[in-house]
Amino acid sequence: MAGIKEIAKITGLSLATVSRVFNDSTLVSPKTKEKVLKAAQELDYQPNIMAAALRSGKSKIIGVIVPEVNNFFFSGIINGIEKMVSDSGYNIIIAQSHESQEKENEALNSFLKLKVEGILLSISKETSDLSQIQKIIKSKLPIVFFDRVPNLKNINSVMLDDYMGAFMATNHLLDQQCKHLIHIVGDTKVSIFKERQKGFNDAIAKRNDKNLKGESITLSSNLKEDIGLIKKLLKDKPNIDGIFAYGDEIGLHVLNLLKELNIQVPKQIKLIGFGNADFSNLTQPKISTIDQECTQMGEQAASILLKTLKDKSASLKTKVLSPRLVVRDSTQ
Amino acid sequence: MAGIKEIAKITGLSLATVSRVFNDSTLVSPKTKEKVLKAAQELDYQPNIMAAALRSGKSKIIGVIVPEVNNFFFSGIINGIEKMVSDSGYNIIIAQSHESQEKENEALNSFLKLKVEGILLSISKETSDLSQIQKIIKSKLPIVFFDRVPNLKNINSVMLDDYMGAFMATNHLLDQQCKHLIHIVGDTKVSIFKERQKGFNDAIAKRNDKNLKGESITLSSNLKEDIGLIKKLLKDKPNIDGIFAYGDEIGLHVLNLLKELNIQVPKQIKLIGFGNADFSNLTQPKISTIDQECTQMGEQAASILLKTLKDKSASLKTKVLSPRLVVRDSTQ
DNA sequence: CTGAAAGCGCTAACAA
DNA sequence: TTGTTAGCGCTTTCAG
Repeated sequence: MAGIKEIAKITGLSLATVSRVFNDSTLVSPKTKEKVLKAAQELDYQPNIMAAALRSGKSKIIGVIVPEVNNFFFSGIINGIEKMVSDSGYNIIIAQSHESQEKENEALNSFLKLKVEGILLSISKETSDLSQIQKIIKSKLPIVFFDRVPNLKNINSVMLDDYMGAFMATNHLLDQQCKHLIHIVGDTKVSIFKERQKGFNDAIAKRNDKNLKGESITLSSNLKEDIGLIKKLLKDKPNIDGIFAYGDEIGLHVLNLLKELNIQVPKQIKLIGFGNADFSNLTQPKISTIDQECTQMGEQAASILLKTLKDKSASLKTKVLSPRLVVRDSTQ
Repeated sequence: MAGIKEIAKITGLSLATVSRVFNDSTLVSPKTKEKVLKAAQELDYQPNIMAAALRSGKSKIIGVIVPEVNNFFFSGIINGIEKMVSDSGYNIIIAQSHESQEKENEALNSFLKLKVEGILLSISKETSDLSQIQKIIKSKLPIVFFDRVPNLKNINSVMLDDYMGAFMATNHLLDQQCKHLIHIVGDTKVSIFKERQKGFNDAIAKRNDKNLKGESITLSSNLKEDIGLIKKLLKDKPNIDGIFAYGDEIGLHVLNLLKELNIQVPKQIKLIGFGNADFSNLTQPKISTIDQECTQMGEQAASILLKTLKDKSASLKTKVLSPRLVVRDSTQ
C-alpha cells in the first residue's frame, strides 16, 4: 500500500506538503498540487484514515444505531442520513440494537473504541437505563437522537409529531362517519406510543359528541394472543366501525382478521395504520396510514449532527416533523 | 479519554505490560492483570482501535456491502453475519450499494481507506466492471462473496442453489397439476436469475410431457408497464394455470392483479414466489415460496471470512446452500 | 508557499 | 514475567 511517503519521494516534496494537498489546504501552489495528485493516481494511493484519525483526533466516522435495519421506517432514515452525509467526507457505520439494551450498549462501546466523531441514535424499546447515554453526553461527544428519543433535557433530537399523527388518523376516521373507534395501542413504555394514545383520545374528545365512542386495547407481546384479543373484542362489540392501529404491520394482521371474520373493509369497518410501510400499499384493500417522513427525519438528524461537528458550540436543537395522512382504500 | 499511559502511571507498570493485558497475552501474572483491569475500570478506559490498528496493521473491522438493507433477504444475511462475528472481536460495518456500481465502488474505497481486514460483498445488479473487485482480490485482502457472486475463478463464495430453487418451485406447480406455466423472469444479467430460468425450463423438460407448456416473460424495469405486460399475457392465454415469479414482491403484485381480474388463486391459477419475504406470509392467500436460508448464508459467509482471517493461506471455499420449498395457500 | 520534526496511542521486537 | 524503545502513517506546529 502506497503511502504519503512514497509520493513525497517521487515528487521530491516533503511529507508535509503532500499531506496538505490531501487536506485541501490552500497553502499549496497549483503546480505542486497537480504533481502530487498525479503521483497519487499512479500509485493508487489510499489515504490511511486510521493514521489521520490518530494524529488529528478526527476519525471522520459517524456511528448510527437503529433498532432494526429491516424495517421500512428505519431503512428510510438510513437512506436520508446517507444522502445528507455523502458529500461531507464522513463515513457512516450502522449498527442494530435489535431492541436490546445490551446490544445497544455494545454498539455504543464499539463506537467509542472506533472513536467515532458523532452518533445518531434511536433508542431500543428495552432501553431504560440511560447511564451509558448520559456518560456520552457528558463526554461532549456529539449525539443526535431520532424518533425514539430518551426523556432527557438538553439533547439534540428529531422526532415525529406522533401526537399529531394519531390525531390526524383518528380525525380522518371520524370524518368518515365512524362512531365507535378502537385504538390498538403500542407498548406505552415507549413515549411515541403514549403520544399516539393521547392524540387518539384528544381527537375524539374535541368532537364533543356523546355518540362517539373511543376505546383502547393494549396488547400482550405475543402476536397470536393479540390477534385473539382483537378477535374477541370485535365479536363482543359489533358496533365497532373504525380501527386505528399503532402500526401498519399490526394493521395488516387486523385486515386479515377482518377478512377471516367476513367483515368488509372499509364498508363495515374502516382501518387506518401508522408508518406508511411499503406493504401497506400492496394489500387489498390498500391500507390508509400516516406517513412518518423517514427520509426527511434521517436528513434532519444528520444535518444537525454535521452542524454540531462543524461548530461544537452549536446550540442544541429539537426538530419536530409533521406527519402526513395517506388516504387509501381501507378508509373510504 | 484515558489511555494506556495513565493506566501505566497509576499501576506503576510499563506500557507494554498494560498493553499485554488487553491483548490476552498469557505473559502477564494474574496479580498484575487484575491491577490493570481495576485501573482500567476506574478510568473508564476504552482501547483506541485506531492506534492499535495503525500499529498492528489489524483494524479488527469487517466491511459488509449489500445492495439494499431494507430487504428481508439481505437483512437476514446481516443478522447471520452479526451472529457469527459477534464474539470474534471483529466489528462490522455495513454499506449499501443501492444496486449502483458507483456506490459499490465508493463503499469499497472507503473500506480500503478504513483498512478493513476483510470484506463480505453481494454485488449490485448494475455491476459489470469487475476491475475494482479484481484489484482487491489481487491485493490479497480477504473477500467473500455471497448470493450475487461475480463470474470469477478462485474466489470465496456462498450461494443459494438458485437452479434447484426454481426447479423445486416449478416441480411443485407441476405436482399440483398445472399444465401451462409462466415464469416471470428477473433481470438475466444477474446470474442467479439466469439460474432460475434454467431450473424452470429443466423442471418442465424433465417431465417429458407434450401436454405441458412453459413460457417465460421478461419484464421491463418499470413496474407499471410490467404489470400491464402480465395482464395482457393472462388475457391472451386463458389456459395459464401456474405462475412462478422470480421474487415474492413481484409475486404479490401478480396476486393483486389476479384478484383485479377476478381470477381465483389457487383455484384457477397457482402462484409461487421466491425469497420467503416476510409479507408473503401476510397476504391472502398466503404465497407459497422458496426460502433462501438467509441467516445461514450470512453465517457461512462470515465463517469463511473469519477462517481466512485466522489463516490467510486457507484454501478458497465455495459453499452452495440448498433452498427450501415453503408451501402455502397460493398453490394448494 | 514549503520543510523539519514531534507525536497521536498503541504494539512488538528485543532485552532484562 | 516485565520493561525499553522504535515506529505504524499521518497531521501540525514552527521555522524558514
